[in-house]
Amino acid sequence: MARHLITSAIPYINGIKHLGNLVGSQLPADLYARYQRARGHEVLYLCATDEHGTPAELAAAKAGKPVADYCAEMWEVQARIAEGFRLSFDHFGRSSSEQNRKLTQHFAARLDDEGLIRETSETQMYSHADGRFLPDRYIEGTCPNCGFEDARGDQCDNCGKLLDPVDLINPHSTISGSTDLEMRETKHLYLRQSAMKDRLEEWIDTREGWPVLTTSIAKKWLNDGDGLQDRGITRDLDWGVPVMKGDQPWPGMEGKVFYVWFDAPIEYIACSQEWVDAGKGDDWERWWRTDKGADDVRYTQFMGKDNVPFHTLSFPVTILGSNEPWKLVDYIKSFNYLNYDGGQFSTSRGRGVFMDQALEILPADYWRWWLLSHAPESSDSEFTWENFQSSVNKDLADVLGNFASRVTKFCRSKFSEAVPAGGSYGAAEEKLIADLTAKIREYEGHMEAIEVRKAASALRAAWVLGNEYLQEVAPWTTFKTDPDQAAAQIRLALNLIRLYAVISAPFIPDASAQLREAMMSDVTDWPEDVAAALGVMKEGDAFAVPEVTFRKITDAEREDWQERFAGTRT
RNA sequence: GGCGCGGUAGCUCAGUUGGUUAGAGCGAUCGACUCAUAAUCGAUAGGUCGGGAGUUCAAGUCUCCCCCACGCCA
Repeated sequence: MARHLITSAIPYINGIKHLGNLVGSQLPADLYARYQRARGHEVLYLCATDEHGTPAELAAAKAGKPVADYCAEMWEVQARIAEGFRLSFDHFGRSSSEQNRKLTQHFAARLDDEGLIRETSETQMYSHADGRFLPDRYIEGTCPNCGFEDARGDQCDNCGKLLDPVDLINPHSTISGSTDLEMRETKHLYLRQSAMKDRLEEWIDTREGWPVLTTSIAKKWLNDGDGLQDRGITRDLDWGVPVMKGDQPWPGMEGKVFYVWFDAPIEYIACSQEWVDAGKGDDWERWWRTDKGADDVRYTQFMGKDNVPFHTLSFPVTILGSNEPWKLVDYIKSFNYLNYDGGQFSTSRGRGVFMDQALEILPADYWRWWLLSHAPESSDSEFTWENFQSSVNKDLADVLGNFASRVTKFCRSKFSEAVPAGGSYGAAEEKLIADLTAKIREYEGHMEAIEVRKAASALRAAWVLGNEYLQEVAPWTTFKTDPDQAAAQIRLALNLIRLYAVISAPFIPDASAQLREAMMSDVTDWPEDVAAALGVMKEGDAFAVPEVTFRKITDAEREDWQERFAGTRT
């Protein structure tokens, strides 16, 4: 039995994510976790909310709530939606946890001891009215280059010129509107990533079978321009992990917090401690400490391409640089972007389907199937309502759902709601078993390799085999001359439904459970031996005709949704 | 402007280290079946593999140039 540690990129606390975010990390990670569990392996699948930083503070202020309250509420919201999509986290943690605070401070101390932290003094815009330093993009003023009045402190949106906040004419805070700003000196800590460049590069170079997307992004950051840059890991904010050196004060860093991108990945580890503290597990170190049993763990991370630099470079610097025996990631599965109907999903314009809205219009399985079978693995992919409608209707309703329906209804009408006895298996049945075995082995291969689209395609092909078989042996015809033979054929077909329920569960857990319950079977063992798996339901075993497993999406619905989620165009 | 990922049938995509008539699903057309969610099964049509040049006995697959889309950075 292998042990799989699986994490999906932790979503930012600010707001509800769209389907592109979902398919880029949590959903494929869930698929993989469910599959590995189904194969009998030990799995720890973790995810959490990423809660620190300015955007969270501003969102909380906008909602008129203390930031801690705001985060607690949004965590509830995200946790509920994740549940709605059947994301099977072993624990859904929070980067603002006590565990993460301590661990982040611990890593900072270790890195400092290893000489990987340097202190830098710099000047930054301070707003008296807001009582805080302002990140460049929260300062606006008139562009000195083109005269555009709403230029941001980092770049002018009109002429594209890169700016420094001090260059702006009449600068003001976008938070309060105040013009009472001044440049102040402030100190920050930098993580000396540059010192680890060679070590990182060697590590990346020796990874085998990683997605091209993952390695190419990592290599680009390693060698672009002047090479890997040091990264500031502190901020002048209130909301975050206070800068401490372990449990000791860090002179000169009073009132500062660690930058969100330093503490967020550490939450992967802290989350396992939360998991233990929540009473769900009893030993987190055997997953994370190679000196305490984590040597045989295979650790896989899932993320969208925008997160790749942090997972291939920054976090490994933290892990390797600590010089402690922490488990390093074994495989990084990255995804491209999912576009929406000819453009990008847009949170600000309300363009595209968001996770909560998706669940309001259709059950999770419909979305899971489409998203996973169209996962943006090799390049950006696109969601269109036409494609969604045809995939769902054809794959789920016609090929799988209707199969269960035609078999169970035929049996009920010609025999009874129990597995019929009589007849025997011949060449057609042997061929089906051979074909199905080959197809399931192919499916397993794709799942092991985390080739999501190919796995979906193999699974669908397995469903098709059932329809082909029925068409060939035609029990409705056989029944007229040889009812016993028809019984044998239907007995096999009923078993197929149960088998499909088991192998489809990673993709469509609810429908799989429904089908399996209709077959009145609680056997979920993976079909290592397909012939044996097709004999689980015995002669005389009762079953029920399932409710419509997947309904079809009508043209009217499609048009309605298309209109509804188009957003406000500019 | 630099870099990155792509550009393969109407649509969504596969195509291993270059090697016989370039594949799948959907859609289309025709046929079979009639148990079933007007479902299923089979067959057929459809591509000068973005464009051009080159290397090679042989290139979707390697090299160079160009065009297009997306993204990142400056």
